[in-house]
Amino acid sequence: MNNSEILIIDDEVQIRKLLNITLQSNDFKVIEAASAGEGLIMAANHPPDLILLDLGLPDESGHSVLKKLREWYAKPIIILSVLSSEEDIVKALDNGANDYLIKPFRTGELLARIRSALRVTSHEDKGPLVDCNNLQIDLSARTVKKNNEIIKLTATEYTLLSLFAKNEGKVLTHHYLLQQVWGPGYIDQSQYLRVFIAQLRKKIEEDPNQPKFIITESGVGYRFVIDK
Amino acid sequence: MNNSEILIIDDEVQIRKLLNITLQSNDFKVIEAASAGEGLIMAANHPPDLILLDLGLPDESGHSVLKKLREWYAKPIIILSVLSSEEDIVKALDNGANDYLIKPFRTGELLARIRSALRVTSHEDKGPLVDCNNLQIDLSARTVKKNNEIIKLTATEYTLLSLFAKNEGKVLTHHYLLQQVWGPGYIDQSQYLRVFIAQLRKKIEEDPNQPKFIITESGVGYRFVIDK
DNA sequence: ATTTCATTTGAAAATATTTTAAGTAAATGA
DNA sequence: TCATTTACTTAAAATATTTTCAAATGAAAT
Repeated sequence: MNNSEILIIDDEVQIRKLLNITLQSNDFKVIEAASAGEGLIMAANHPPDLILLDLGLPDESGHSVLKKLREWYAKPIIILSVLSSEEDIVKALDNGANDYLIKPFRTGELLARIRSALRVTSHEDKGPLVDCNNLQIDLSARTVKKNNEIIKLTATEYTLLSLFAKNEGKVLTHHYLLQQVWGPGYIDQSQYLRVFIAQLRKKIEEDPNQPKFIITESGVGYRFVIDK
Repeated sequence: MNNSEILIIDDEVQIRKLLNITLQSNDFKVIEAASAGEGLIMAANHPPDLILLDLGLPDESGHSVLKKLREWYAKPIIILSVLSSEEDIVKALDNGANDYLIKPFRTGELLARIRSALRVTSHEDKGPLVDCNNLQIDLSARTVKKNNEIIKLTATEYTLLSLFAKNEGKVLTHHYLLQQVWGPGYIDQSQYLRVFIAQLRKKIEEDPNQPKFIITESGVGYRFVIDK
């Protein structure tokens, strides 16, 4: 099973069709955007697990789209482009692209490069078994245990908690959390955050009224601590 | 500055020479191996930050070397090969290669792909900029500790203290502090400053009546000192 | 079509922070 | 030294933020 979601940003219908069929038949979920503007909005409202970006878009340069995405988007971006000059390749890679394929590309190779990119970035999550204190978060198994009982967390709750676990001790601002969990289109929806923090505390804290793990930093954000 | 160490595993002397010069002039440290056996040993004895691996080695198939490396080596491996078949590329990527360049390659592109691979795998933990004297201010985590206990500071208190920390030893005028913390509309509200300085002292000073960290410069402003 | 579960939205109650004000202490300059 | 200015402390009033609860919406699964 795969389930990773891939956003295609490309103005050519035929390419999108081809990619869509190829990817779907390999168990990826696919969403499509036909322009830079559309792509940026879709990425912001529903961040995918990987982005395939064409450099030759009608409304805005692909390099510029790449830069805008990289201001907040940390997952893989693979460039697909007819441009084959070394200059374009180097520029794209240095602007944060993870890979660069020249059109026309071989679909088998594209799939392998997608698998590789997803493997590498998820590999980073695999801090084996990260936290302890009658609370165990296993980022590689995607499980959370309290007193050795597995706790059921929804997708959003887990994303939020894993962000905290990866940044133990640091204050994470509302802005940052909303951007990473919901996407940059939601940076002023602090209410979402409050509701989900409350749910998380209900599930992982001994006494949700006296939280020991998720500490409120009023006016700023939240901080995750594990006292050792 | 760079300092990353790269291991080249390739049997062709000319390629190794070329790579060596290119990489060294880009501030990489380079080590070379001319065969699979040699490469595996060197990698094991002194694990580099990245490996450039040729698939066409005399003593052992590159694919096999790749598999052996991946049993324990987690950092980037980039394949350099004359083999351009999709089969080889897919196989290498699925065996754990991070990237695959077909020889002859463009050096600029190789360098960019090396930078990209290193960027992705290195999760840069910012060195926490700290001040010491049983008082620790971690600007990247946004936390302040006194005697190793985290002190709760409000947003305004923290902004003020971090301003002091960033300007240790300098006298900061009322005017400047008010402008930086509250904004230019508040430059004559020195009362705010007095209240918040008092609160800060209560929280961080051993004896708030004999402040050691935040020193009053009467008529001018305040100065933050840490005696080492 | 129905049920279930997660997410979103809204609004009152509880907390925390900032501002204001008033009394006291300390520093400065003639 | 005294008069004056500047600084400190404290606590209440005013604001702002966070928590909590619950209902509405939406999406997926049967």
